[in-house]
Amino acid sequence: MNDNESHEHEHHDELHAARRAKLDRLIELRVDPWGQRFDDRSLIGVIRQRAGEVNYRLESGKEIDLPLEIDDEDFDFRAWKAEQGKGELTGPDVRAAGRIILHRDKGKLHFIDIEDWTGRIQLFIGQGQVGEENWEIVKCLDLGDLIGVDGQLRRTNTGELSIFATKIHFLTKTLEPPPAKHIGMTDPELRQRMRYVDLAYNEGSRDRFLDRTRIVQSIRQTLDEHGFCEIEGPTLHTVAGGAAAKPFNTHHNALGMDLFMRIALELHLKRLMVGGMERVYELGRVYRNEGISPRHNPEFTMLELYQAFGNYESMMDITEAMIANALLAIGSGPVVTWGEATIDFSTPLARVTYHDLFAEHTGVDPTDQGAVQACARSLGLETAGKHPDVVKNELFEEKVEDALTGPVFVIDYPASICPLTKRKADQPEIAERFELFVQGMEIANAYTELNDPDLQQQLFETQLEGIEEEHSMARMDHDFIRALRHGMPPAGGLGVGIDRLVMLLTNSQSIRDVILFPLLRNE
RNA sequence: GAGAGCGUAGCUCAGUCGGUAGAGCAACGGACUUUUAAUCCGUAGGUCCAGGGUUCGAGCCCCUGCGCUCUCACCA
Repeated sequence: MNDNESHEHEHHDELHAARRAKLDRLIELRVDPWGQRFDDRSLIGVIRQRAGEVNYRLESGKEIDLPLEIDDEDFDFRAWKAEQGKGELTGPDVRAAGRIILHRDKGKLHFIDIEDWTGRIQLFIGQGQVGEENWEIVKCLDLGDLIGVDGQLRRTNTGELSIFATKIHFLTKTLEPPPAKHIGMTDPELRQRMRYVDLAYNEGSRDRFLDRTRIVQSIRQTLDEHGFCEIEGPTLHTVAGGAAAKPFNTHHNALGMDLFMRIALELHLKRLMVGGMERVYELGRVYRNEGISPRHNPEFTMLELYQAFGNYESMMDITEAMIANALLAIGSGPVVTWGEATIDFSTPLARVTYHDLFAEHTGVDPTDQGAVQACARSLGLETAGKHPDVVKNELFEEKVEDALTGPVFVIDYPASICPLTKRKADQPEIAERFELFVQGMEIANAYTELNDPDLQQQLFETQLEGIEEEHSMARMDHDFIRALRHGMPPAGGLGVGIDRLVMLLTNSQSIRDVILFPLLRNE
């Protein structure tokens, strides 16, 4: 269907026709259906906080505070007023604006619930109270329209806090009908494709994304407090390094140069440490040309930070601080629910070695190469032509990672699978690396950074047997090696999957619930 | 990539054995000045995902395709 046909179709649809008719009627009434600047409105959340200013004024002139139980479900406000004697409610004049979410038409009296991004409030709109000119506008209102209102904040006979309207300001006509009230739009594809509808009408959607913003702001604040500076590195790379993933390819025409969208932030941040930026981070998008799943989106948000003169233990401390502050930022305690699970982020988080977890979950001593190979083969894993540590790690992923409900820092990885990590001084076969696992998901990955240029070059040149080049993290970057030769301080470095962290903190089971516009097939 | 499920009104969903296409909400008309997913009376609204097949007859059965969801695989 082309645009003209679909446009035509909308006009023939009676739902749309009814809205168009009201649009025309507004124009007839000389009301701008698309609204104008609307100054001095208060946020509904702020207006609701003024509920305490609503009083009951007796005929004697005496003003009585409303009872504290007034918002209780079963409180009988009519009876309470009768007990006090004759009087009337008074409250402050307020101005609000929002989208019409519910509309109860009682003839010469309409109850309209409007919502802005801080909350929802009921409007009491009586024909006699607003006057004929406004009443003509009220007759043109549809669910989804944006309106402003002036009125007095009071309560109805049932105790509901309401704005008793004196004037309606039409702000924007909605030509599309909203999804079913209280059910909303449930089809996950439509929610992502039409995120504006999801945000506008689905309960909790906007709050979840606002929580994401609060978490990200909190992380920046935590890092600023620890003396880090935020930078913006290149997203177009000539070498897609710093991680093991297939990149997106692109091309610069004027330079005649093939480029990759970045798959990690690591190597440029380390170059900055060579340049004396001692505590540096980037929080930004990376791109991986791989599968899509509830835990994977082709573009996602990564935080990487590097701290000169630190190590991977410093990174554990800062990870704990970031999570604790992020929880505070969204008004949550350290214990959160995630689906069926409960996650306790109380610090310090558990720290267990790769070695111990391997032994615990496989029943095999990870230093016994023969036993590891036998165990792998018994699970049907291919072992021929693979480096022993590759086999060991495949076994680890198979048997251990999914079982890690966490939160747990898995520490001290086999060095051979960590080409960017410093080895333990007294145990060269162990790399000073941790990964933070929660609910079987890798949330963070950190190293004591390798800063020996000769060893780094050697590790880039050595492809581990059993790992194909495109799956290897060891991807030669000559300029990076040159940078290391100029001296990078010993340092700790940390990467955090922001989307997955937000999933855990907002009780979201899919990464698509925390990414505003996840990648979708063409419509 | 494999398997399972789903696709019906603007939205959320029923649809029995293969026999006239259904409900709630939304919309439209009417009643109601303190409602709370308001209520009540009435009206209208359909390319049953697409194409093919079986059949006297297909929303339903069969085949193909498209799309979505879930699980698995992939993604250290």
